[in-house]
Amino acid sequence: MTGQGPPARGRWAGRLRETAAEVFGWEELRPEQLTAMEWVLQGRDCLVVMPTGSGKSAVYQVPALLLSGPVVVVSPLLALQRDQIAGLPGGDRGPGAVAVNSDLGAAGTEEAWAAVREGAARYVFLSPEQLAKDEVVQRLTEARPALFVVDEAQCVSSWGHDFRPDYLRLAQAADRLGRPPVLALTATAAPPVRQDIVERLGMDRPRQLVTGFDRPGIRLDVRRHLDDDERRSRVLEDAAAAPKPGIVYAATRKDSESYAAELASLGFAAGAYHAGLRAAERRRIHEAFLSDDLDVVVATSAFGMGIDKENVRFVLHASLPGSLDAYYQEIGRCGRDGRPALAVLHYRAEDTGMQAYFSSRTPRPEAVDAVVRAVHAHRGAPADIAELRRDTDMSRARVTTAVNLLEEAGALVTDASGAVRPVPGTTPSRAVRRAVDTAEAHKRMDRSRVDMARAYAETTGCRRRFLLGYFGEEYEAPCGNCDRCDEPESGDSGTAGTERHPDAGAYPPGAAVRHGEWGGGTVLSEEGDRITVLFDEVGYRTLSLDALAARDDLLTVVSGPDESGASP
DNA sequence: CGTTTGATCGCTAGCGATCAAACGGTGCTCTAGT
Repeated sequence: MTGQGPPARGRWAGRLRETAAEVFGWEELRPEQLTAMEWVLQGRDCLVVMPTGSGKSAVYQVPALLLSGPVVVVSPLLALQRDQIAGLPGGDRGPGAVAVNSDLGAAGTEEAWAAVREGAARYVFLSPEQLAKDEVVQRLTEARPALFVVDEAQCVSSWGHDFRPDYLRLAQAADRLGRPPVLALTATAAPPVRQDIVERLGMDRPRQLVTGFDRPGIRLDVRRHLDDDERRSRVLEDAAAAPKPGIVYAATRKDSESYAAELASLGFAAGAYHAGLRAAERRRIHEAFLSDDLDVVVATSAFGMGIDKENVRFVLHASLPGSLDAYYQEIGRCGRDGRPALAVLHYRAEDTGMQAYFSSRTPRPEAVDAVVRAVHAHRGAPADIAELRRDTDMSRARVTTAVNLLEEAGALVTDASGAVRPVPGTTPSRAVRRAVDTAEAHKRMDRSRVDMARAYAETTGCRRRFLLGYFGEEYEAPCGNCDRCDEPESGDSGTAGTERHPDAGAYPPGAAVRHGEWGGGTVLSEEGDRITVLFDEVGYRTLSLDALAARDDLLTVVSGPDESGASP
């Protein structure tokens, strides 16, 4: 799909296979694993999009043993870091690994760095927040890392803009480490997310390996409700009727508890899971689910990353998710054993309200103003985030968010020491305006993602075709495994999207287009009589081919799908 | 943006009606007080 051609088998293939067998006990490597590993050893930046359970981690684990320095692995959750280390072959012959994080005491930290310094630790696991610390960067630089891995790389795009701003400072961290090759790994990333990851990590002409997204065993259903009480009872009915075990995703902590309590009163082993629970309780639910002691976990979006469980039979959403990126990631947790599984989305039109509220809230202009003025007050001397924090008396996260926005808006640059200074010729007030515009653009993009989630819920065509189109995969509907495909001919045109509109093909997916009002964009998919376009400035929009035919100057094709943008 | 919560109102003097305000999700890390 990304035009790689037949995978070349270079001089590394033999050694990779040997290492995989001897150290990890893997007798075979899949062709795509081997291809990505070879790219890594060739020193190329790589983006690998592979489903969970397909051996994505092997792509760095095996090459690590053939490289000359330690491998830095950025991982979003401490629990995930522990799992990754536990999954490495142990014992004295196994490659060493350390996780550097706030769990370690002072002595533990020193011990970990000693292992890195002496070459005993081949893998160093870190959160992005650790890489924001000078001391950590210093110590890593001395160890001369040979590879910089970003695991769960979709977090760069989904969390970097607001929730965990240090994700947007990984490019600067990689620069300071001497720019080792960067390997970004993720299971779910639509094309614009991939592009965001590549840009945000400052990857250089990355090789991209994207395996297919389709999960034909997952049945896709959507149920719309007008009334909230009706929704609640239908969610419970569906959860009760579906084969177990399964996951119910709720929008709020409170809902996760109330649904869990109601399922429990119906006699099911059900537990609630959200970030407001104590760590011990979260661990208990997580472990009970993994060991099949729970029928249902009712959770907020806190539940799931790192859940590698084969026999989950259903994932039910009690309300509209914030994006199809999140939705596909969440439903991807069922049916991993390849047996039939069920993904049902229950929603009300009103659900978009809360998701819109969750869309990255723009920082207060006064906060951005305070940060940019503090930077200017250093009179050309670089200021680091800790100093700016003292200068402004704001939290680290807020300062970092403001710095990220100002940098994206072209008002600040980061130097080799990780500190920032103004771009010559910029003024604080103009910088604030541009940073605020940048934040508004992120918000528009996030809200258009909510619109896409709703468009999926309301599509009259094949659900699978819609979802895969969103992830950049053409699919010949009907799939025969979604509620739209089941629907008997409803009288409307284009049931399951099989009939062709006269203008079908005029705007092929991948084509660069320009809209009179919304500016430049890329065609993502064509479904029946409409197309979906991702505009650079305003986000996702769905346009009707009839409306476009009526005004043929409204949307023009600038270049075809293969003429631009493709990575070499 | 929609729903829930809390305060105040009014006459039914304990409870319903009304309106404004608050709330809603993801995690790491450091620090202060047991």
